[in-house]
Amino acid sequence: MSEAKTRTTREGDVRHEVIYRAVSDAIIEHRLKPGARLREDALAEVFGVSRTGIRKILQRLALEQLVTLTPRRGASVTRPSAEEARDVFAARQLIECSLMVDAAKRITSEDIEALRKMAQEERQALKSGDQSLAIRLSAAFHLRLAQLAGNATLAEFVERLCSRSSLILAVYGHRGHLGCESHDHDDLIGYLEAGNGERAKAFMSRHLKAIEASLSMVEEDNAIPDLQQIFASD
Amino acid sequence: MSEAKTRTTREGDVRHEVIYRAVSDAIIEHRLKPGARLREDALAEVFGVSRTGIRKILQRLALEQLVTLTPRRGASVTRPSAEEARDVFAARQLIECSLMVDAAKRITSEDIEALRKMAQEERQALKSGDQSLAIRLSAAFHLRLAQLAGNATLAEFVERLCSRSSLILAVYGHRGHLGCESHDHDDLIGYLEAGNGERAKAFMSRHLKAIEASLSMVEEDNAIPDLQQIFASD
DNA sequence: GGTTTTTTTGTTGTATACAGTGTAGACACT
DNA sequence: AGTGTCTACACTGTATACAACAAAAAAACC
Repeated sequence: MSEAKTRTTREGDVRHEVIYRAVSDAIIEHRLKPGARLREDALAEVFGVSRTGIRKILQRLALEQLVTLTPRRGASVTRPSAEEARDVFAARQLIECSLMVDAAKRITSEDIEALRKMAQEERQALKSGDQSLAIRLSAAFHLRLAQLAGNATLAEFVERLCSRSSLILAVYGHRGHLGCESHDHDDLIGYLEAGNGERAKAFMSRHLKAIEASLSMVEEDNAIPDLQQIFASD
Repeated sequence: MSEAKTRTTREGDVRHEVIYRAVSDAIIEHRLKPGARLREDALAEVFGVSRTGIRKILQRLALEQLVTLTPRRGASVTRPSAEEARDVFAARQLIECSLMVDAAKRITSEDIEALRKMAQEERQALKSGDQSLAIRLSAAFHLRLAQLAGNATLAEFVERLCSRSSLILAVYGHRGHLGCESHDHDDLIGYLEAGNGERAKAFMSRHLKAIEASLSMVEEDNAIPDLQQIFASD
């Protein structure tokens, strides 16, 4: 570590971003399962930084509701409740559908090309069985779509909602049945390309409803924490 | 302060919340003007805590976009651009109007009573010329309204939007012409009490449009570049 | 006199040390 | 055996010290 002191703080900034991404992706891809504890010491050692930096990242993730920060117990990956899942999808239904109208008006040919590429990558991931990657790519697709409408604030909301949706999918989704059907996104691109905003809006609505319907809202069968859930239900 | 060392960390938690509120309110009420620098040292001394706690609060405020955190320059109160203002009001138009329908279905008599009380307080503040307080109460009213719809996620979005709106109003609003007309909120309660969601929705739309229209979207006179322009007047 | 370089100061970024709290294991008692 | 209590450990919360960097001020140079 003797030469490590020459690292500038500017490098430290991007490193924080990298660590944030790493943790965030791990959660979204379900490599870190809901309920998993995230100890500051452990993370600090893994990434070779001090706890200070880790805390900052943990707090950011907590505000995005990807991790839960209980007062003196530390951080753990959030386990979204069924109610939260319902709220999130209701919010997506409202916001994303509405954005399709503006998106159809403003979309350019470059956008279409980029979207098609993303959809293809996603299909590829699905075909090769990489479910984690597919979930993340799907979220990225929806976000990109939302950004087309030109409202940065709403796009940010969609980003948050997509992250949480990924978590929800990882918890309540069936193994063999991923949220987004493989051809759905391509169809959506088609409607947007044709400038048919209303059609895209209706399709997005069905699309989101289909994802939500594919969830099995049964509480996880946690052999051990069964008791906890029963008595911690209020 | 000799026995201050007996303060538990649990007390520290609520203290942080208090400090957060204090800073947040100060920004929302325009006692801290956009562009004002927020030095960690100064805040730490004012509130009697270390910089560590201040940093946490500052980062939270930054994620809520009330303060801007430039890499090595520190924190300052965010100066919302005209574009951001447009985006925020478009988002409010979409979300808050839509929520009125659900709110009308779920509202109870206790809710109505609480809302009337809030509206009255707001009118009082307006009458007594306390513009800062009125802005904050107005935001609280809109938030309370959003919470009625029963979607915690969307309510949280509305909270964020209202905070930012307060900031926008503080920057672009005219002095004598506050955003919310005094009787608007009472009218809205009436529609909700009657269970007329569609009417409430339409009224909310007009209400928000009126607020936005009352803004003067002239770009602020940036003191520093002003000089350059003045002396480059050859 | 104006411009560039150097120094100084002020402020944030990071790490580490310490204090306080939650948790679990051991031991004693019923 | 089962339960209550005590003690040791693990972890987080907070403060402080130090290092890095940016801006402003001063000095030197043209």
